[in-house]
Amino acid sequence: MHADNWLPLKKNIVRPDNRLLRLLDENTFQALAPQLEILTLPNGYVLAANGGVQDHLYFPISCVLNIQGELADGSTAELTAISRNGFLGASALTGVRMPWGRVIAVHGGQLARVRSSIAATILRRAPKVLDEMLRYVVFSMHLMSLSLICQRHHSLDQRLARWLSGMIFLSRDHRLDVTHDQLGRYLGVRREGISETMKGFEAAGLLVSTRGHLEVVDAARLRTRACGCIEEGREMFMRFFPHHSLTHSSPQRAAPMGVRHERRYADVG
Amino acid sequence: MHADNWLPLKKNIVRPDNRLLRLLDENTFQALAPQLEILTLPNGYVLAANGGVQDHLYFPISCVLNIQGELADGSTAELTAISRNGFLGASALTGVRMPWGRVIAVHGGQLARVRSSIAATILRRAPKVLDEMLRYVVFSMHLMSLSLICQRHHSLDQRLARWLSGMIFLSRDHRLDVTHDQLGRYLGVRREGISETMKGFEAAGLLVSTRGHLEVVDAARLRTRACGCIEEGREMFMRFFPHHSLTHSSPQRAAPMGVRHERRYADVG
DNA sequence: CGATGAATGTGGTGTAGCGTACAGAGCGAC
DNA sequence: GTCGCTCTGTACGCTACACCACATTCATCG
Repeated sequence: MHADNWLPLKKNIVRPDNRLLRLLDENTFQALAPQLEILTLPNGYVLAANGGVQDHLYFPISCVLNIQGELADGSTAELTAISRNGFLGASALTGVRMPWGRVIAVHGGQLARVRSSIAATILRRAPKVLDEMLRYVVFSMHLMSLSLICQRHHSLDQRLARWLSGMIFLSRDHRLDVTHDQLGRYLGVRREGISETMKGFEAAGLLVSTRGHLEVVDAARLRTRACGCIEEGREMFMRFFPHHSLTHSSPQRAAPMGVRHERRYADVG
Repeated sequence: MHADNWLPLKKNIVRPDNRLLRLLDENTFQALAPQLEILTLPNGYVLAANGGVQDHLYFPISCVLNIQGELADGSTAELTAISRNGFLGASALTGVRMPWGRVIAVHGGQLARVRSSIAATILRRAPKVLDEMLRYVVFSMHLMSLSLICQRHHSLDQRLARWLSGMIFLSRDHRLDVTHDQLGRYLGVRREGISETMKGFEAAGLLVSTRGHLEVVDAARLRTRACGCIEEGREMFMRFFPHHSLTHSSPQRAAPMGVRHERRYADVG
C-alpha cells in the first residue's frame, strides 16, 4: 500500500470533482492547477498515522477519508469522514501542526492535494471559496457534535447501522473493505461487539461478509436499524449547503456489482 | 433571570478582556466599539434555548458559556464551553442559522456581543483577527474530538472531575451554581449517577455542596481523579495559541472566598 | 412559619458492553 | 501443499450505568 502513483495535473484539464474545487473561479483554479497533485489511494491506505495532516490540504474526489482520534491511553474513535463534499487540513490552514489523529482511506480512490502554504496564498484571492471552506469546517463541527451525543446515547446496533449507511452513501459503493477490528476502532468499541452485531445484520439479510470485506445488500432496511442521526446529519447538511443537492450531486463514477444505489437518505460529510 | 441590563459601550473605554477583542488593532476596535453591547448575565442564565445563537457574535469577558446539544429523541450532552479565550457564533458568521444547541451561562458575568452581519463587515478589514477566529474554531473542533473520545472511554468519575476542574479554571471561581440534574445533562448521564459520584467526591473531602451549589475545596486532588483529557486539552491549547500564557492570562477579577486559585493544569476553552 | 415544589438520597433490577480467553477458519507466503 | 498469521466466532463473569420508584430534605414564597 503505497501512494507513489501520483501525477501532476495538466493545465486546462477537467476540474477534479470535489465540491470546493468546483467553486473556484476559472482564474484562481488555473493558478492552483499546477500545484495540485492527484493521488490514487487503495482501500485502507493510511494517509497519515499519528501526526495528522501536516502541511497539505486534501480534496477527496472519489475516495472517502476517515479521521480517527487516539488518546495517550489508547482510546480511539472516529472523528469524522471526509468525501468529495469537503476537504481535510483546516489545522494546516491555520498554520498549526497537530500530532493528533490518523487518516485512513476507508474507501480508496482519487484525491487532490496541494501544499497548504501555497493554497493559503492563492485562496486568499478567492474569498468566496475561503468562506465556503470555513463553512465546511463549521459544518464538520456540528456533525461531530451530533456524533458526540450519538456515541453517548445510541446503541452499538444503531451506530453501526448508521456508520455503514453513511459510508456506502459517501463512497457510492455497497462493498466495503474493513475488518471488525477496524470498525471497532472507528466506533470506539471492542472487536467482539462488532462481530456480534454484524452477525445479527447478516442473519437479518442486510449484508453479506467475508473476512475483511462486506457488502450491503439491503441498504433501505439497514437504515431503519440506524438511529435518527442520519436524518439529523442530512438536515444539517441541507442547512449549510442548501444549493447542493445530495441526490444529484454528481454523475456516478463506477457501477460496482450492478447494485442500484440508494441515496435518498444518508449520512453526509 | 432576565438580561435586560445591557449598556452600550462608550468610546475609548477600556477594552473588554476577551482574547479576541484584544487582538483587534485600535482602528478596527474603534469601528466596532459603538456596535458592542456589554451584558451581565446571572449564573445559570439561558442565553439561547432550542435555536442556538442566531445573529450575534458573543465574546465572553468574565462569564463562561456552555453549549449543550440535544437530539430529537431528547439525548443531550455538553458540546463545548466558551470563556474569555474564545467566542461564540461561528455558524452565524457563515450566515447559517442553526436550530440546534442551547447556550447557558454556567458561570455568570460579563460578555460583549455584536450583530454578526456588522461584525463580518468590520472584521473583514482585520484579517489577522479573522484568522485567529478561524483558528479558535478549529481548536474548538479538536477539543470536541477529545471530548468525543473521552465520553466513550472514560468513567463518570473521571469525566465529572474533569468537568469540574475545567470549569473552576475557566471561571476562576471555586464555587459553582449547578444542580445534579444540570450536570447530568452536560455529561450525558442520569441525575442519579451524578448524585452518586458527587457523594464520593464529598466524602473524599474534595468539595462541599448544598442544593444547587458546590464549592471545590481541594482542586489539586480533584484533578488527580480526572482523566488525562485535561492535560491533552491543555497541550492542544498551547499548540494553537503558543503566545498566550495560560497561567498569566489576565489579572484576577474577583477573589471569592479567599480560596487560592489553582491554575497549573486545567481544561481550556 | 408552614406549604409547596424542586433538589437530592437510596435502592432494586436490567443490560450493554468490557476484559479475557481460547478455538476455529480463511488467506497469503513459501 | 502446509505453515503461519490474521481475522472471526463464542463464552463467561463483571462493571458501570440505565431505568424506575419512592422517600426525604431544603429553599423560597406566600
